[in-house]
Amino acid sequence: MISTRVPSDKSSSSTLHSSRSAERVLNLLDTVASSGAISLTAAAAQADLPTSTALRHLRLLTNRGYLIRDDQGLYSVGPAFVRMALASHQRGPYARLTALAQPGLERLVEDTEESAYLAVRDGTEAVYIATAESRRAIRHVGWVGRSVPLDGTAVGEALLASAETPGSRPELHFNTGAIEPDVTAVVAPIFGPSQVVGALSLLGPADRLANERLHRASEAIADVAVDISLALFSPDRPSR
Amino acid sequence: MISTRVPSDKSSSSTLHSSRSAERVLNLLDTVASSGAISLTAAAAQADLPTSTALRHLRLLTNRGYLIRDDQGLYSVGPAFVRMALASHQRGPYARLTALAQPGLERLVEDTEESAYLAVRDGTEAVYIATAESRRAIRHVGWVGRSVPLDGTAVGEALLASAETPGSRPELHFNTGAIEPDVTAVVAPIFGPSQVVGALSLLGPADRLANERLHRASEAIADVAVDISLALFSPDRPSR
DNA sequence: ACATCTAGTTTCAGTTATTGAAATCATCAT
DNA sequence: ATGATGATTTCAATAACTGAAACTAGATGT
Repeated sequence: MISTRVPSDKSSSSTLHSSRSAERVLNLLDTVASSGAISLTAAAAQADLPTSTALRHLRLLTNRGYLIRDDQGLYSVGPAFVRMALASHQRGPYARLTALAQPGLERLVEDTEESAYLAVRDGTEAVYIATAESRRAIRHVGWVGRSVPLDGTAVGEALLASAETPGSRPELHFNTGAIEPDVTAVVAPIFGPSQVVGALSLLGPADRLANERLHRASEAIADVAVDISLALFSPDRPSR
Repeated sequence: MISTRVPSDKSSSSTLHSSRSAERVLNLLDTVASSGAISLTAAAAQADLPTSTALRHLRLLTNRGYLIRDDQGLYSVGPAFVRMALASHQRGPYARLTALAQPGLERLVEDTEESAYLAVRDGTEAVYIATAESRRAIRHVGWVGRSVPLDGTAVGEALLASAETPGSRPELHFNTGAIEPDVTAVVAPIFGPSQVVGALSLLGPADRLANERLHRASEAIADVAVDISLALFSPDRPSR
């Protein structure tokens, strides 16, 4: 099950030694994966490493197939990383949460005609990991894989909320313009056994997500969040 | 563009130092990602590390959000890894190849009524990275993310083939029972600018993928491979 | 042709970071 | 209580790693 503790700081006494080399290679992997394609010098700068050190680590990543380097010298994700990435979408608690949430996301779109996202906590940020898109011509698109700060966002508030009894109605969080102007967010936390494990976020144009439609969307999103929360306790319970 | 060189061996003179620590943390990440959920002892055994060393690296991965550890002590992929994984599906040459190939995969299913896969080379293995599934009741399912040896498989042969002129008809590779009994594979290499960048694999029951249907499938898969190959050179060329 | 700049690559002396065997702790089963 | 197993901590020893500097390669400008 998903349990996100606040990451311990660098001086954690339970990790006496810093694993510096290991940390650096992960930084580089993350830098390349997040950037799409990047040069040695740029990757080294982003990871705050001397180029010779970065080159050594990038060499390892390339030799192992986690990255590839093209004729122009740019690094990108390689087949071994793609393989790992696929595995993470098929196995593990986030894959299960996503699979559980997907029908609910789609139901939200049916009920509200706005785009719905599943978000989880990643350190000091929220990251959107799944979506069902509205079918309207003007719709919210493209935030899967995107991270936003926990601070000052409705989705951040929801992810930082305390967990309630499974099945209980979640307290909703609202915001307009925190991330993009004129976008309204209606967010419901998803309760796990001991903490909030994710959040459902409904995103749409502020002029549409208001008044009666906002009220109806709030009802719908709370319902879906309760269903997912209950399904986390009884995987065989059918969705409502 | 995708360029998979044969990985250099451990004693590569251009990487004088082995980056042992970095390599080990990647091994552990891969082990956990591939297994779904795994204990410290099992992960250490699979990565061939003493438990104290493995624990230190797994601590780093957990602190950074790449892994999480549940109440039972099992490690699984964490939100930061999910975020990276999503990025790799949205950016980079493999994401582009997948996006280019997906309509073709679906067309293959329409034309042949069998399941179609896109495979790429990962070191000494082939990994299936995308699919379109047959809609028949008896169909091939579930190989996305799976790796098979290059040796002795039709998909391996195709991936090891020499690249021809883009637009030229690829030589097809056939096999039955190499990976699973009674499963026939028809595979076409996809040519990139200087080498094979992937392979289309049509998989179905051997008794169905035979004779006239096999012949028709062969025509279809070659057509799609040519289309993808050409599209890699002219991204704006419309699919046929 | 030559000079300059920038990205990339190699070298190796110095020492930091990393290691893992062993001790200890925690939990569970009998 | 005892024993087994997985997990965690400890710390002396040194292997592994580092990055500044030198070098290479390619592109650009004069």
